[in-house]
Amino acid sequence: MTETAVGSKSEQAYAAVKARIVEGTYTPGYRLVLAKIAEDLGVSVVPVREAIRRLEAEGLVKFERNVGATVSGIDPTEYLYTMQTLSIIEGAATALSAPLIDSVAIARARAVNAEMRDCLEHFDPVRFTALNQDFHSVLFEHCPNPHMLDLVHRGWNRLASIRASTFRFVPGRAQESVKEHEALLQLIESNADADTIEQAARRHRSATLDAYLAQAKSI
Amino acid sequence: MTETAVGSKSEQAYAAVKARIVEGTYTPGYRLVLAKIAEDLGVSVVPVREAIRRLEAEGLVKFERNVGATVSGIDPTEYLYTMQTLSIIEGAATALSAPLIDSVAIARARAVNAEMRDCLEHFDPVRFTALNQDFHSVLFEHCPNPHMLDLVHRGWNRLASIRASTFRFVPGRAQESVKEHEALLQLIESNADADTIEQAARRHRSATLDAYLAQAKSI
DNA sequence: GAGTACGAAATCGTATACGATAACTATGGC
DNA sequence: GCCATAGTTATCGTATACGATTTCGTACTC
Repeated sequence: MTETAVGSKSEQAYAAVKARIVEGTYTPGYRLVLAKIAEDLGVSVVPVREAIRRLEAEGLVKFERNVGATVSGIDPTEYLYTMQTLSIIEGAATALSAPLIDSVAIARARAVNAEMRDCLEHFDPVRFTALNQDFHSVLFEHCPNPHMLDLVHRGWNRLASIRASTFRFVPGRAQESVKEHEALLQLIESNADADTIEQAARRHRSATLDAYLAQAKSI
Repeated sequence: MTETAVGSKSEQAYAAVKARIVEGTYTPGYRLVLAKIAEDLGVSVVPVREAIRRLEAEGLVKFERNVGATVSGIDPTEYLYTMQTLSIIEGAATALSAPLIDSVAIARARAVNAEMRDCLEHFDPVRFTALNQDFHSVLFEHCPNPHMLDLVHRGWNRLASIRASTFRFVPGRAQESVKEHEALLQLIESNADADTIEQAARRHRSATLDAYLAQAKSI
């Protein structure tokens, strides 16, 4: 979405494989055979190889010498690491964005959050997840530090491949989440100081992580 | 240093080019011609190309289609972005590490800091910088989250290429820095809570950034 | 029947080759 | 003397080819 899909074949391969991972066509553990992907995309193996390496650098695939590439795993430990890191960076990005968020964006976020509430009533976890991403995007999209923003996006991409294959509602957590969203919006509207916003955003994510881990442990 | 130097030629090229950038042989803006590097290393262009792309993903080089690769720039804006992000991640990593740092490591860090003080007296900025990295490594090396640790290392690498070509003491800042190091160690020794340590570590970095920017503006 | 060793197939890793694109240079017109 | 344009060179981008490594299956031995 944010990437230039066309251009070099390498870019093309990168975008195509990434999309398949993020949307869940290639599930974790899936074996990425260079020659096969190359044939599918109608290109040779060299650009595919390059694309795979880029995805490796982003943590979406694991590449083993003389063995091949597989879509990165989803074990709870990995999820913990990613979420913990993301909570910290996203918290900071949100705090940096906050002063730059105008009332139009706030209204948009509030509308998204209302839709999320609907999803809870109609039990639509897939849409809920998509909206959740939209909501948070509004919060951090004005972050003036592009590096930080890039890291946030990478984190979301990693989580996307996880969610696409394992998502389910953690009991009660989604309801909490929607409430916390509203609280966050009010903090931003009232021009709360950066530390307060950062802590709130971070705790919001950490709570989701804790809920997931508690459930993962109980299975 | 932390990378497997040998193995595939791609790895080899990656390590070689990275080393040259970090140590300052290839200064920012330096034009990386694939064929030339390939010849220097005695390999073909394909693995070199792959290495360059990996370095691009880490932000050490910039790659323009049909134009070529150059070592990433060092303008104050870029420095700001990197340092700001690093201060946040490193602060968190240090806080997570703190409970795991034993007295031996503390003593080691204190010795390093003493040496840094010496460097100030004998005016040895190069060594000072190297020791500074050592000091901080002790603080965050026990971070239990490998993703976070990886991001910290990447940040340091980016800064290394900057420092190697532009380093000079910011008046008074280095002295401040050494004092803050000692304060950090005392916080860790006294088992201060995670938030306190995180804030202190972050402010320590931010102060360095501010000092640099103030100087950069005045030139 | 289980384990080991050998061989075949699959896949990766890299070199070479050639087409495509952009930067540079020189030449001609004004 | 300066600008525009065509031709040249340098460099990148990708396809193809082949050697290297691993993995899997099969046969042989104990």
